[in-house]
Amino acid sequence: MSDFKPKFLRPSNTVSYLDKNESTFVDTTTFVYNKYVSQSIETQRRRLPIFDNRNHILFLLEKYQTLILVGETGCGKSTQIPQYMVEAEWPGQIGICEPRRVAAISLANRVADEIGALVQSDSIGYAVRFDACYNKPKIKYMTEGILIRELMTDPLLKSYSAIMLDEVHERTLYTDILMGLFKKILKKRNDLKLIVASATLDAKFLKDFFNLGCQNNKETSTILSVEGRQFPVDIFYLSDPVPCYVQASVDTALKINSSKEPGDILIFLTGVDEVDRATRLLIEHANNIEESGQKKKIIVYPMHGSLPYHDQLKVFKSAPDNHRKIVVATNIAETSVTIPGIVHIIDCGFVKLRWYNVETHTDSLILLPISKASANQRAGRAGRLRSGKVYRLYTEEYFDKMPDSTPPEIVRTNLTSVILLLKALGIRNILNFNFPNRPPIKNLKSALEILYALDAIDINGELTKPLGFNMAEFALDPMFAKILLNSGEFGCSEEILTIISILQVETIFTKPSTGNSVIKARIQKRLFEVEEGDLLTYLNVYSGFIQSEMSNEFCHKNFISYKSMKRVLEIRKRLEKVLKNYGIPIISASGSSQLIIKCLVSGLFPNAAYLHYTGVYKTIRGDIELHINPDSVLYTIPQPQWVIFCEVMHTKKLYMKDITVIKDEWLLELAPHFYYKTS
DNA sequence: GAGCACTGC
Repeated sequence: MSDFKPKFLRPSNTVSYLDKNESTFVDTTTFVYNKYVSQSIETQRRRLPIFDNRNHILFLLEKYQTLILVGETGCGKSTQIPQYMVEAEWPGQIGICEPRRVAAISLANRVADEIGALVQSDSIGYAVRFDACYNKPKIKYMTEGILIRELMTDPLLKSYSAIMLDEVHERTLYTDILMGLFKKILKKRNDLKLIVASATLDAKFLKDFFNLGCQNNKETSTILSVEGRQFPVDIFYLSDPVPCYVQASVDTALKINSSKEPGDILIFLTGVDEVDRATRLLIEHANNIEESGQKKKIIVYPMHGSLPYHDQLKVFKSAPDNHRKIVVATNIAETSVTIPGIVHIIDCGFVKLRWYNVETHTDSLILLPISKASANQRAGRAGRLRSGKVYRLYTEEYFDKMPDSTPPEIVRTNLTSVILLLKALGIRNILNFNFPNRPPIKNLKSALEILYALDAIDINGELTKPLGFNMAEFALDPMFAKILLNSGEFGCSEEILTIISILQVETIFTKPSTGNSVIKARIQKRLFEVEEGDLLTYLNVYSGFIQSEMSNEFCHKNFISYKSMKRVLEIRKRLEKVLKNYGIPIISASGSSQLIIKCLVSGLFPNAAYLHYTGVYKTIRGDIELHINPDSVLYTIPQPQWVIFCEVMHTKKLYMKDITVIKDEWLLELAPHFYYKTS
């Protein structure tokens, strides 16, 4: 490892590791082998680092309204604090908000085990979309979105005596919205306690944010740090920058492999392309190793979000005897997926982030250096079973220049849904809302303009009745909500329900990446394709699926994801229920694609483009140059003159996704307030 | 000829 110089992330822990008990540490996505299975649960709970702080935490919760809890993953905060509060006979419910579904569910199951109760009982339960508890459990784990939805009917959260916001350092969109809302709620409910759990050292910022500075000059928030159960991780930096981090990551992995160090390797790269390249290079070497009969064999797995579920599961298996596992992953492995047994981390130092560009109304996927917090989070993926090592493919000087934290999602996203939500929650003046980090004014303004064009708010910025209120109910992009609400009048609500539901899942097609099946998948897809575009093609897939009586076989034969289709059915059922509640008739267009498309235009009209004589598409608002995504059914047929699209993503070019062919006069007919004809 | 990662009654 001559290119690297070692540096310690933190001084070695002074605690003896012999007593460490991995089992008590709840992993959100994987299970962990419990080698202390014979120990009583009570003993296991007492071993957690947080146990020493039990009484202090309860004391601080009496004294302060908000407790900022800094603790690394695995210190037990998410599972233990709610139990401490129940043991101390706190009244009402204790709610814990997680950014991910799996986390909410697995934490609830873990606590149910510990207290010897059934999950979804009166003492412990969880609520995530499409899988909710119907009682009011004493301890309730939920996703952030669920609590926000609960706020719509119970603005002061009267049934709760305490809420814990977990993983706040991730600063998801909903975390920031909840933080802003809580600042208001805490003022009105002096008896409600808030625990803000974060893994990074942004505690001072959080404490100041939640200090309401009430009477008697007494602060209302305080900080407590809890030691984690992490083993030390040695950090190595490059002494000189490398020209290509993909190649460097492969070289480093092979160097680790030829060294004496045991343990699996996790490589962080930025995208599918890089992951595939590195995987290919490593597999070539793996074959060489096999042929030369060397001892140090490796087994390589790619890991990213668009990999079929079945392939994703492979990375959790432990390597065969005499093999070392190397996982090449995107950022999915930073928070969403925990791979057991990792000892070595290779960190390229970059990430792809979605960033909304308000000038062009498009999302960009941009390559950025990661933050220090992110680099440490990646490093922390090693050192969970024994001490680990992280190889950073950048210099120490470079690390020092990295930003402390990644910009929160709320400052880099399209805000139309957020503002509709806040308005529905009674926040009249969005500019005065207590965002922990204020999104750019331009983004707020642009979102208000779109909501006004959709008739969700009036000229004074007030939510319209009933349209605006009804739109907020859906938890959909406001454009889609509008389309759904119009679909009764257009006489095509059956079809619109299907289309919108399909647009809520990432993709309904499975995409084989290698072999004959790549061609086969394309041929099968052709069977569903229509010249009207992607959305009506989806409609055909859905009809086929229903006609097959929702058979797994139909999906398999046609390269359609059964898992996605099942979810589409769930979402569709939910949306249909909301529509029926509003008295909107559920009727079919009986084959008239024109009705369906006009209904789509009635909400998607801001996303219209025309074919310029130069052969590229241009938006009408803003004259932005757009291209058809190669995934679209319109990619291979003659280019239509006018289209609407659901999304634009800037990667190599600006690509429109989910495109539908329209007639230009429909824009004038259905959105006369938005478009007018020159000449 | 192309795809960071989550989520919602």
